Amino acid sequence: MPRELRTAISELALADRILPVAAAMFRRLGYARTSTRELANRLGIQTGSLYHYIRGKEDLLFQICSSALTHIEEAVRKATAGVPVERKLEVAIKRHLISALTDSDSHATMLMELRALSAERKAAVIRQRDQYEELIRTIIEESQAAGVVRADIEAKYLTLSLLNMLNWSIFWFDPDGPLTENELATVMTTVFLDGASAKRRGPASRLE
Amino acid sequence: MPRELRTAISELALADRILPVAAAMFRRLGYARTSTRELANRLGIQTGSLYHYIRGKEDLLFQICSSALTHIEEAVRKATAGVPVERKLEVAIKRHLISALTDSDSHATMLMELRALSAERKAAVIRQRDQYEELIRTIIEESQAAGVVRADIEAKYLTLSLLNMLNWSIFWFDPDGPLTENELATVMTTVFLDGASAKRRGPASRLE
DNA sequence: GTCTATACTTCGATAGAC
DNA sequence: GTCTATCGAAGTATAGAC
Repeated sequence: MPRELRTAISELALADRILPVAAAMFRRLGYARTSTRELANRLGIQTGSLYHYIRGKEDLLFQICSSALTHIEEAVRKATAGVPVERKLEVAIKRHLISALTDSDSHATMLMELRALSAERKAAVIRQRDQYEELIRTIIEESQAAGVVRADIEAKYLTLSLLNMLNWSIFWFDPDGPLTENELATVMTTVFLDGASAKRRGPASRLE
Repeated sequence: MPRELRTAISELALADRILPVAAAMFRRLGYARTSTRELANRLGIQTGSLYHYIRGKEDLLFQICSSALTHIEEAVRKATAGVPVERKLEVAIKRHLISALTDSDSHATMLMELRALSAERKAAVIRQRDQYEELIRTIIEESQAAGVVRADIEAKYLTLSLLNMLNWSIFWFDPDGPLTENELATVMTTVFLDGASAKRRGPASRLE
């Protein structure tokens, strides 16, 4: 989470601080090792008071996972609506990365702590995740049909390879580092679409 | 872990079953939620007996993380030694994927549960991980110097993008699914080197 | 080398006063 | 809406018999 957002949390009402603070702790320590005592402590209240806002610790995890997926799906869907097929995938990649890196505590938690949910809630989050994957896969299939993306690899594996590359970057991207989110998005768009090979490069590089 | 290996574990001596069984549980439940009681149960012994073999639960996590990295580094180093620079990166990608997918419980644990280690042991594993990353980055830098890999993106980011793509596949690759480890390695080599774009494809596709 | 028994800690959640 | 106090469950690890 960027610094401006981080400090802003301390000015929110208690009820609105719970989820982001929990997400930051889940990301850092993991769900299982994050105690409600320590969470309450960071919120400046006692453990008992926390249960005025939530029914159980698992509620927090579920809401974090679910809203992370809701937000990224909505962001990518809106950003790509009406975009011509030649540029749709690029736009989706950039929007995905921006969304995941901006809301990185929630996304990291969703990616790493999903298994801590109860069976039913885990299934619900996995359905959401599959639905988002389908959005990306559909964009790739449209791109293949339009001749923009290679068709000799199944859309399923192109989608998974792409999401691998994008999602894992949450765990090493440094918002205060040398690359902005936009620049990383450009790098990954270039790698995914044009490849790392030096051969057969066209004249219009994405990097210039 | 492939089925042949899975069944073979039950025929090992107790001392040799502890780490693989622990790795499978850590992967499935996470380190924090894996109890020594249940681990002992799966090994067919009592909790107390486990402490004849280990000094503490954390020992298991450390050994799993450390040996996963030792093995993959050795495998990639050996496989790429003496290979001409034009093919070195391809060989490294394939060997990395085969190693990670074969030893997937350990690798998944290393990737997801590292933060559960004590500060000193975590630092030691991170050093090992950085060293392995450096091996891959060096191969990419050599490839750039030889004109095989594009030089307009820093080797650092090419390395991270590649490792993102390769590592995360542990979490969805199905050894009993339609693709073999080798086929997935071919797909990812192609995506990473040639890109997903349909434009400017050369005549010698890796997929034929 | 494996067992039983248990000491000690920490946790999630609740009860009930204010 | 926040507090204090505490219950009951579960965990890691150890002690000591066999």
